[in-house]
Amino acid sequence: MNTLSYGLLSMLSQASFSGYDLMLKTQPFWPAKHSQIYPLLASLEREEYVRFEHVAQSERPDKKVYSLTDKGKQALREWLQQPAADPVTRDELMLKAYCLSYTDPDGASRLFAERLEYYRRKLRRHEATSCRFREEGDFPADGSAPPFDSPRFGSYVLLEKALRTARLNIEWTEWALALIANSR
Amino acid sequence: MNTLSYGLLSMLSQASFSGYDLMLKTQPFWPAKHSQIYPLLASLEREEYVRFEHVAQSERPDKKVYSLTDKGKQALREWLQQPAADPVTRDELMLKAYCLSYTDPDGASRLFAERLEYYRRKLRRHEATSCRFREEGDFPADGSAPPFDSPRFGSYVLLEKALRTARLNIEWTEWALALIANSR
DNA sequence: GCGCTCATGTAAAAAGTTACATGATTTC
DNA sequence: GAAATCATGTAACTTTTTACATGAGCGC
Repeated sequence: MNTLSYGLLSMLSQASFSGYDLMLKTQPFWPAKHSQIYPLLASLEREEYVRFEHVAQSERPDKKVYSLTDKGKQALREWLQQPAADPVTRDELMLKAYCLSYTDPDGASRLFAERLEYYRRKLRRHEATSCRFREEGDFPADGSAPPFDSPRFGSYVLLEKALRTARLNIEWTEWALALIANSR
Repeated sequence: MNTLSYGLLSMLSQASFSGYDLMLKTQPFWPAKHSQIYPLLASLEREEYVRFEHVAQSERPDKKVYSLTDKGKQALREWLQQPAADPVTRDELMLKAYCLSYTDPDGASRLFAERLEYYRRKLRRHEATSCRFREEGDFPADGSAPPFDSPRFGSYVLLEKALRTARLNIEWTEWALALIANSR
């Protein structure tokens, strides 16, 4: 049982999902490719943390929809008692920043401008998710937080973090681009 | 040549460092253990991207101090022309948030309070680094940015990001703790 | 005395990515 | 006609972590 395995169980605590759904859902905080998730789900099923149902679809390939077993729910409760490991970030742009003086202001601007677009795309996606949650009744329509004991409380808190982080990253990148432009 | 290898070259563009120094320096944006860095440095040396000098120390073990070769500098310039890969963050606490309703407000508070301490320690460390840079003349004493063509420009921009991010994370965690406390 | 920092390395295991494999439907 | 999305899986490879290995000096 590694962190990603627990992460899959954690997402299944909200609703049932296919492996493909889980692959999409893990991206923001624990990115994983489908080739890592499918074997993990198979082993979680063998160990009886999850079970699945075959769901036949017309116009789409059939899928396996996974849900938590009682053993899976118990494993989640025990995992929550343990302190969370420190977060890890790996960012190539930050490594490039250490040798930024090896390029010129134009080259540096290009790097940061690409990153700015990435952060803006992220913000737009998070804002769309936020709207969708409110429209679908997962979050209260007035913008307030769902109650703590609702299964959506965690999503609300996470989405708020994602929104704040995306906005900060946009501001920081714009600030850095202005500094670079001033030197031209 | 993988990303970490370029990252090591990038850090060596600022000054000469031992493998141990580089291991410490990579932590904020590309964490790596010494067991990953030492073999990488050996192969960078074999391929003539870096060279090293044995430095004997009294009261400390001897060390190998690495510096860039011309080939290493050229590799950095070419790497800077390529766009930077998207950043990756993996955070166990965010995975735990998805099943937060499997614990009680006390359990949730404990998780977030531990994380708050982590973010506060980070902020204190970044603030200390900022002071140190100003005292040692790497950054202007008045708090302004070093010029773009100075080798410290990148460090200044990175440190600013680290400071802003740490402050945002502290605010978000305090906000989440208040939400949890309200439900008690 | 015990654990921490500095300092370097190797070996084995785990985690994660890329490539191989298939196939229908939809959108440009 | 080409590319993207949905959908699942395996094999090979790379990257990263953990464990093994050594050793001096420092602070509590």
